[in-house]
Amino acid sequence: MGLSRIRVPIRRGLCLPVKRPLPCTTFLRRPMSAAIKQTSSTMSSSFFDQPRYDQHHFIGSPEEPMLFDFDDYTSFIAPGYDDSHSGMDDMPPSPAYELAPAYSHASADPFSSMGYNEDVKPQPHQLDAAGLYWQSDLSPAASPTSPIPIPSPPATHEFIAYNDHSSPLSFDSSFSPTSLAAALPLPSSFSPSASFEEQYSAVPRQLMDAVSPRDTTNTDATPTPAAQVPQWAAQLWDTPRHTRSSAARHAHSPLPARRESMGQLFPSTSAPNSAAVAGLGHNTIRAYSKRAESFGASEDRDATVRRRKRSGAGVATEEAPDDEQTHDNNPPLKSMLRPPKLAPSAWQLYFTDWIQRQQASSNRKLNVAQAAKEAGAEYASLSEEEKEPYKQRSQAAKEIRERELNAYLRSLTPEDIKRENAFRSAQRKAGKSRKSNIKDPNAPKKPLSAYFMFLQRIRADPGLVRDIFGDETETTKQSVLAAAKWRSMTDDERKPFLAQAEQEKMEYEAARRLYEDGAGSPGYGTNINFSILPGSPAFPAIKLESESESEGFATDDGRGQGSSRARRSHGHFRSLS
DNA sequence: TAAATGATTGTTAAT
DNA sequence: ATTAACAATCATTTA
Repeated sequence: MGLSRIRVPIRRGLCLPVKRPLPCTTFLRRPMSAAIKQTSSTMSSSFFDQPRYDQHHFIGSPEEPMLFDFDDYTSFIAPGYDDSHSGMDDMPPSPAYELAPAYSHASADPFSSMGYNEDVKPQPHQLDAAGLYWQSDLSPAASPTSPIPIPSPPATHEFIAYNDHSSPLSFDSSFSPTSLAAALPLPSSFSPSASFEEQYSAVPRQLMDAVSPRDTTNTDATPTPAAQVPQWAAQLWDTPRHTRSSAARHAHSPLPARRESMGQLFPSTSAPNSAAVAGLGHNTIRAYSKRAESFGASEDRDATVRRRKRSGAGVATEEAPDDEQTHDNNPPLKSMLRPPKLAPSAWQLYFTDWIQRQQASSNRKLNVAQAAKEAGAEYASLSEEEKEPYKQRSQAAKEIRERELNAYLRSLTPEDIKRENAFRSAQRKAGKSRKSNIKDPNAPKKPLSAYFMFLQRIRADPGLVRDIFGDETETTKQSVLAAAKWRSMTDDERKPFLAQAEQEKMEYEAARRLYEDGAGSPGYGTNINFSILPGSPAFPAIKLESESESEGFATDDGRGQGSSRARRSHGHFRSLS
């Protein structure tokens, strides 16, 4: 039984022309596409200075065509495994990259759990959250040459269309990002305005809990066993935030412990909460996948390469291990963040579907590019109605992913964020990345400056928009106009804005101090009030319809609580919770 | 640098 | 190769 795989040539040196001086990551000669899973910021011009057998999805040297195995070949490789024995290099580098039409264990799962019947499903323990094989230890069965055998489905196996929403949640935990979406049919009553829980009542409650720590307090009084908060989640979130936070603050090196937590929270980089999504009561805490581990190792080596390069000559100057991040002057050499992956788009779902259909029904051999081209044309010709199921599932996955991401971000400690931002700043400085710093979602938001309040004021009032912006619709040009107006204003006219800005600045400072003192104590997630815009001789305050007197400031205790109130956005209110 | 805005544009993930 | 999501960009002032 052969592995079914695709050979994907990884092109190097590809760079699209850019008008603006954006950093073209490909200038750095880094292979693009799926070969790279980590942030572009870790790249360096020394990338090809030495063979890299460690890079995720990198099999063989950069000079060889890459094998992109649907089964994620690298997941078989234990750290340090000598790839030359894998048998993969027996394959001559051939331009005839092919999609093996035959079913094999490898072709079964990567295309989500939707396309094969229960009989051939890999066992949960053999799959990581992305539906990739891994084992907790390096048994012979985990060798690249002897993948875990999974019986092939009969040739007559009937393809189950994606829009077949039959009992998707009955699948096991073999979830890939794609199957995550596949597992989430939309109730017929789907409506964008419905609440998440209304829409996804079929989604196991534990998912909701898992991604929403504070919701644990609201869990049903009599949850079904399957709906109970996973133990790990309870452990994680029942602990008062400030405890973890301060622990992290005082820990010599908070990250390893932190990462362990995240390993539980998001067992794999690919499909966090997969067990929750699957609706299975996986109470056991699973360490994060081999994949993630080897990934981390590769990053370390990456960093080593960079460091050597930077330290000048080719002499291998021995230095302390990377993870020794004790010197605060040295920003982290790599990002420690493992946010949940993107949800599959409608197109991706379709493509996955399409590939599987091909495999099931014909012996045609296609490379990925051809397949994408063909499927792309078909997808384009689909009617809106035909696309709808895909779109809905993508949307469902997106919403879940968004919650995962929020939960993930909220779970980061200020130290984590500081560290990441130090890394990003360093990357920016080195011209390797333009990623802006991430902001602590738990921290109070910076208040608007007086001028920005003025901008808000204009935008909220159609009359002012007309007066000041005229017919200009481009925000950037509006900025210019507004700035001109601002400069032309008298102190008196500005005064209300300045006053309001001053006030909010004070509130912000208080909130910030509070946060920095003990982020996490009850009262976490402080919001400050932005909603009352000052009156001005030229710009009298406008009363906002949804703003009632009773909703006034509740910041009398100085804790900044109670002002989690409506805030203007796009001319209406967006509530912050 | 981030705070708001939203059209535009470049980049990346996913298969 | 294709698609769409994502992220940066722009303009502005203030801290």
